[in-house]
Amino acid sequence: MATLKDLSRHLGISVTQVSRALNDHDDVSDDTKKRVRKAAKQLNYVPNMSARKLVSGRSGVVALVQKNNPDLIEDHNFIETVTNLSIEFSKRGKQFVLHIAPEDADEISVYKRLIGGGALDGFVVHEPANNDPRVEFLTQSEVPFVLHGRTLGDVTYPYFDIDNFQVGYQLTKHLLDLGHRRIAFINGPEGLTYSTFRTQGYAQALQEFGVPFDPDLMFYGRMTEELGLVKTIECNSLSGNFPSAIVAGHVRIAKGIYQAADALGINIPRDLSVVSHDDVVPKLRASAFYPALTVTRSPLRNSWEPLARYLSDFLEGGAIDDLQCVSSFDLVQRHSAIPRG
Amino acid sequence: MATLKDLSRHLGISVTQVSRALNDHDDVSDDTKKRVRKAAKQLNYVPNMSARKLVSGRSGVVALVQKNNPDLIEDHNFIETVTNLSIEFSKRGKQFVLHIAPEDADEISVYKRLIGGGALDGFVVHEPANNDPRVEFLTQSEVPFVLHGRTLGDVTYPYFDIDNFQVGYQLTKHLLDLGHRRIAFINGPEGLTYSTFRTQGYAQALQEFGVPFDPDLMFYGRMTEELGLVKTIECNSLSGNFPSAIVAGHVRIAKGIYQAADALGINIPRDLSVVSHDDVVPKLRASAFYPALTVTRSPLRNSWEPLARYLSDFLEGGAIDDLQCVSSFDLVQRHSAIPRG
DNA sequence: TCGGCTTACCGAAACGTTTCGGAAATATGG
DNA sequence: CCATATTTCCGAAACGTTTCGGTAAGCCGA
Repeated sequence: MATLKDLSRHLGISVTQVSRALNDHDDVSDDTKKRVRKAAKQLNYVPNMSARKLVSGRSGVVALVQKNNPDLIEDHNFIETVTNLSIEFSKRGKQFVLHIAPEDADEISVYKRLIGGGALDGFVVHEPANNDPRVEFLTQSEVPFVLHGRTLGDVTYPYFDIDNFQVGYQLTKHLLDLGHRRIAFINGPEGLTYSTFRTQGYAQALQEFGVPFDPDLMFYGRMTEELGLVKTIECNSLSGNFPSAIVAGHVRIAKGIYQAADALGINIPRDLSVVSHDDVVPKLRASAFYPALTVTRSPLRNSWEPLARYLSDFLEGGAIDDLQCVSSFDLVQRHSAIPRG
Repeated sequence: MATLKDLSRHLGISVTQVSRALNDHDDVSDDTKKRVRKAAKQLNYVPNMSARKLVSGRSGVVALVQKNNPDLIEDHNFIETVTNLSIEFSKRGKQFVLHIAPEDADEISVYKRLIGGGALDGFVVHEPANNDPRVEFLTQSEVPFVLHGRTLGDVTYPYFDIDNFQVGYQLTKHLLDLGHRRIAFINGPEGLTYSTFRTQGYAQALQEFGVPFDPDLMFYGRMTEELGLVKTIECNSLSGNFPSAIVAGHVRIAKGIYQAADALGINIPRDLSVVSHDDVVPKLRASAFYPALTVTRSPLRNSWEPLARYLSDFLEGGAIDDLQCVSSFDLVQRHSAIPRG
């Protein structure tokens, strides 16, 4: 493994100049730069990351910490996130570490250990809660991170998010415009920011139409088919007052709703309109539902590149203002929601 | 961020002694060790990995390189491997990097780049081919790695594997003992070592019973339901000479066979006996098949700990002989294979 | 001719750790 | 009480890189 010293000896110039030449500093002549670069290639020189890190404070490795849970393996969203972040960071010459913490671990102390070693430059944090302790900790520790999503309150960090208030608002408003008044919402897990924002959008739309918010029609839970299935059935046993429309927080939930409707002999869209948010995950195409599902469409895949870029830029000293984005989405009308008959 | 120097100052002893105390060397008094450790905890000292690596040549990070492919996200075996290796390495104080290479990348050059930077101590390699170029490259580059599986020929590296020859042999022999003579084998991908070994076991069992090897009954492919389904149906169109039994390389393949049998009006086990190898993956329990599936049972999960341990030990200079294991398995007889009627 | 500016270079220090060789202090044996 | 082990400690060097401050040479205009 060739070092700077080897190059220096080989070329007959100082280590300093070799270093500066390779890093393209401006007080080394073009001629020297060329010679150095050629020799570097020739001697197969690769900079030693540890040495660089020791003096610069940067290691070039970023991490995502995830608590383990029994369903993690089947969580396609998570797997896609990891796979694609890995690719994006690779493109930027960074290492992406996936750190799975044991199920019973204290996440904060995991972060503490990781940053203590000085081996990590920053983190990607995802699925934030309204007041997320991780965000709080990393912020006050001044550890760089990028958030997939947002927290409530002041946002003083790089993030990439979609407008979840608008997701809730527009899906609900679409149903209201179609004449529906009794609208259930099967949301994501309670306490997560995106769920909260969506609920707020839902409530706002209802309010604009003078429809009272009915807690009996509001459901939270992990975004699975089961959730859609059981909550729809629960709706049905609601003293004969079945909603005429349901908003689903995820296509998978919508799928459960379809199953329940099938089982209960309820026809979509005749007896029940369904709309959903759509992350556009593989093997679960909203357009392939029968009837095809009306959705707010915002591909998860659009987030990988910005997340990697924001964190990378932030580590290079980029200004936070340039590293925040609330992405928009499309409302795609298909055949699962029709005017109330 | 406290350093050794801070501790040294705080305790009034030399940096050397602090270092040696923390690393439990034997020329520092027990009393001093205790004091140092206490102070380290108190000042929240965490060793700087880069500095350590710079002098020791070790970074404490290991990686698994995986080429991306469209099905990767749904490959539960892969996801489980990654998740659990991450946990196991964390337990050993190591970082586990998942490096997803673009689909069209040259894997060897990815390895080259990664080891060049000196940021990686070693690799976990999985799903080896008979003569795997990665294994060849890493071996001759003297880069430490552990293999999940084996290659053909001389094996001069740490590995954890199961006895795939015996898997093929025992499944086939079980069927032969039951009187079956026309036995198909729907194996894994051709060219992978485990597929090759299983084929050899299958062939050996047939030979011992004087049954000729029929290439028309041997199938290779990715271990999916689809494979089991289409190959079974292909069998059926085999000039009216349907096999009386099938060996499946994976429970998922067996599932496809069951589907095909269902579609073709073939009764398992009356008209067709089925046996399979079982990795014991979640949500795909062989005992929950109807009829319950007879399998060679060897939980994938038994491999995580040894893999992580072998690589860690190898990095510490452990002898290769102690870091190789061919694990055994159980033949679990259920109701999917019966004497030939 | 002189001061000042630019260009191209260099030595030395620093980052935090491990380790080598040696040294002081204490114990052991006669 | 001296010689010799043993225990416990320490200074200094090393790992490979970046960067700070300085310097020598060449050029310019005044």
